[in-house]
Amino acid sequence: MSHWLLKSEPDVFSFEDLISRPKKTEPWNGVRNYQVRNYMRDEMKVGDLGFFYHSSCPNPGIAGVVRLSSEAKPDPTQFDSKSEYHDPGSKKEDPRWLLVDVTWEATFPKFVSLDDLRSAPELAEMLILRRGNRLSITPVSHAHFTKICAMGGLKKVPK
DNA sequence: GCCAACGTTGGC
DNA sequence: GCCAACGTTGGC
Repeated sequence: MSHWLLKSEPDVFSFEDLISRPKKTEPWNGVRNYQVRNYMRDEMKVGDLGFFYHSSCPNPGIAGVVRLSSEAKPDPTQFDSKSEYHDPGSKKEDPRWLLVDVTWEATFPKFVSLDDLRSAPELAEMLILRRGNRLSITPVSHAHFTKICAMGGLKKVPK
């Protein structure tokens, strides 16, 4: 099983928004980056775990854990001319952009802030902490996943 | 295929 | 609002 970190701007869609959704599940639409699209297509599997990261906000950091609940499938917003994610160059018979469904798994008793991540020496290699990293989904090692779950106050690491 | 211009991301 | 980083676009 692989582990992931998924960024979302809480003004647009927050961890609390996910919890309030039916079945605590949301289609992760709007990815318009080829590298992230390829992660979804080639590497992300049903049952994989991920962190829900709040970005571009006063207190960036990780709010909790999610689980991937679908395989990659076409993102319908690419065909919706009213959507900000509309891509007129994508064809129905050959969709350019994919999404996966994401389901709430666990809420961290203690929010793990970006400062917390930066201050943990064993997390120094995390992609999210590298300058200029702008991918909205990044892989997370099993060791980092376990460490961050502990920092978040989870008694049991989801698996 | 190169690369300058442009747009977006995201922390501060 | 600033700005560094970097992906994308488009002229050639």
